[in-house]
Amino acid sequence: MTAATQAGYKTQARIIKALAHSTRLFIVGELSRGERCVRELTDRIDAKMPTVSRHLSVLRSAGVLEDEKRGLQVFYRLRVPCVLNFFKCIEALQTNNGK
Amino acid sequence: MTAATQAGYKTQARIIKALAHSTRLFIVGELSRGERCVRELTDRIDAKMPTVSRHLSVLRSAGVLEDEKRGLQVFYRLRVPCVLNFFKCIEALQTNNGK
DNA sequence: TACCTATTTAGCTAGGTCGCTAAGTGATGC
DNA sequence: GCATCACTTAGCGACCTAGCTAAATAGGTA
Repeated sequence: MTAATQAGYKTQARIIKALAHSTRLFIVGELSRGERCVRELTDRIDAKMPTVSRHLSVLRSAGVLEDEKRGLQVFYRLRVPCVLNFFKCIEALQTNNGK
Repeated sequence: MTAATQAGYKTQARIIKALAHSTRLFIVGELSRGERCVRELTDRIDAKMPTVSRHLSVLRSAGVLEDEKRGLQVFYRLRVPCVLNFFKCIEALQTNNGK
């Protein structure tokens, strides 16, 4: 494995890692139905707002989400809808798993 | 979020987490070209065999790989080729990222 | 100005992950 | 049996992550 190849895999891994958390998957699912502000997401998630805010910043810095401040609120939305296709394969894995 | 929904996301997260490492992405890429034994993979990766073996067991227990022992060697192969589609979207993310 | 609301950042602890070396397992050969 | 080869498991230290509370920031209102 060359250094350049390895660097490429590290960048990919960072993006995938951003998706590798149940709360962040929930957020992505929620935003697939339209933009939401932090408060709206927090209301639907069993965690405090600072925790949700941090999850959002992980997804944003990975390039999965983008944010827009309007007045007091910050709205988040999916930047790359294709991440959703992604889940179909994961579901296939789930159902095919013996255990 | 209901308890059942949350459990579903946790299962998904566990599978995605298995892919969220540069070495494991490399392994998946390598196995997309055919089965390999642990030694062959170790030769192509900058890590010791026990480390590679552990990465393989993470992918196997997530259902991404399956293994088969033949003589002294253990061969691994992709169990769900669709994980590869997955990477196209990740690449789109990479190239679209400002930084 | 002061105050309130929405969100982020800082600082902490608990728990998880990654790599290593050393030891264990299991099949093959002498 | 004993040695060897391919691999896995155990145990350790260094590092990272996820949640919390408390404090900081920034916009809106009076």
